[in-house]
Amino acid sequence: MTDTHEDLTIGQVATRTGLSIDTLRFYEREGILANPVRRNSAGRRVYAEHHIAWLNMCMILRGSGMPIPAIRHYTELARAGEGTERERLAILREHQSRIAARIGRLHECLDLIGYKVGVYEDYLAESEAGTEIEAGTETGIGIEPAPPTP
Amino acid sequence: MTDTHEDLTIGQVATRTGLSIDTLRFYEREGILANPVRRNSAGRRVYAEHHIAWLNMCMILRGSGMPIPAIRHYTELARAGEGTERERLAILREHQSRIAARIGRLHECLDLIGYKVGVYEDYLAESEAGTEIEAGTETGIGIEPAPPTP
DNA sequence: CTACGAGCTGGACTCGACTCCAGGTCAAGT
DNA sequence: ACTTGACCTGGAGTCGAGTCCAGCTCGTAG
Repeated sequence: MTDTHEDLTIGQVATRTGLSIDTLRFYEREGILANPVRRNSAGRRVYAEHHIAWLNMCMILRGSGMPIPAIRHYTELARAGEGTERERLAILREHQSRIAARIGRLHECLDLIGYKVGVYEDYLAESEAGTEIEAGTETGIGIEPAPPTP
Repeated sequence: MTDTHEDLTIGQVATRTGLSIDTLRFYEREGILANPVRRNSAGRRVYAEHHIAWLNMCMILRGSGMPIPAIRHYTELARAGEGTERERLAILREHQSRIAARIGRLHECLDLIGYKVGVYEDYLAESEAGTEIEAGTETGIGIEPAPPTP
């Protein structure tokens, strides 16, 4: 069997994943670890490499905005094993498209803000060049974002 | 003056911005409206077009992850008027790069998930083609995400 | 032996961003 | 005169995702 015989303490897992110890316990309670965390004789958690791998996956999902209940669902399917692959794939695909949509929206925001930045730059360049902007002139700076066309 | 003489009720602003009435009041309390909302004789809020414009900007900032305190700060600068343009520009530029970073991270996630999707697709394609995958074979599906290289 | 550091548990707390509610006001319609 | 519907206020509640804490247990090092 694949026995990369190296048990990990929760502290080690924390430093290796970047998650806090509290978060690791929290995730376990939330049931988003595919297979259970063993305990040693003293009742302490004993992790293995595959936990790290799984946690990395979870971090990717979380980091891309998947809520914990959804991750739990995915995890449950993974735990159930054979026969759930289709549904797992569907979940990932859906999440993929949500991320894509998110990225799209962020790009829109970026464009708008980029426009606004341009307005400010122009304004500052001009006022710097001595061209005093007379009061009352609509610079588009005060209030409106005045988007390009959307 | 630019007097698009059309007063708006909070309800109209809500439908036009897509924000809820509660959220509009909340935003006002939070001080993220550049200029004050007038009240009519009955104490009701009277908005104008520029409020809509400003709210659109706020929605862009919120939607791209700027927290309310930061928006408040930006708003305060805008309210202060002349002389704060440089700082406002700086804020927008910083936010721009945070969005860019965010997009970058999302792309990474997308890649990893795309990889995982590929793994599942291959697996399903094979098992569909009758190639029964024998138990114990490491498909990379159960637990690991097994990223391409990173 | 005892002090220390790392873990354990259950439960409370925080934070951000809303969202909801009770109880009240007002203007217009029937 | 009354009912509606839209709005008002102050304050409480919710939700998601952690984060923190008190009080306890180990195993080891001095």
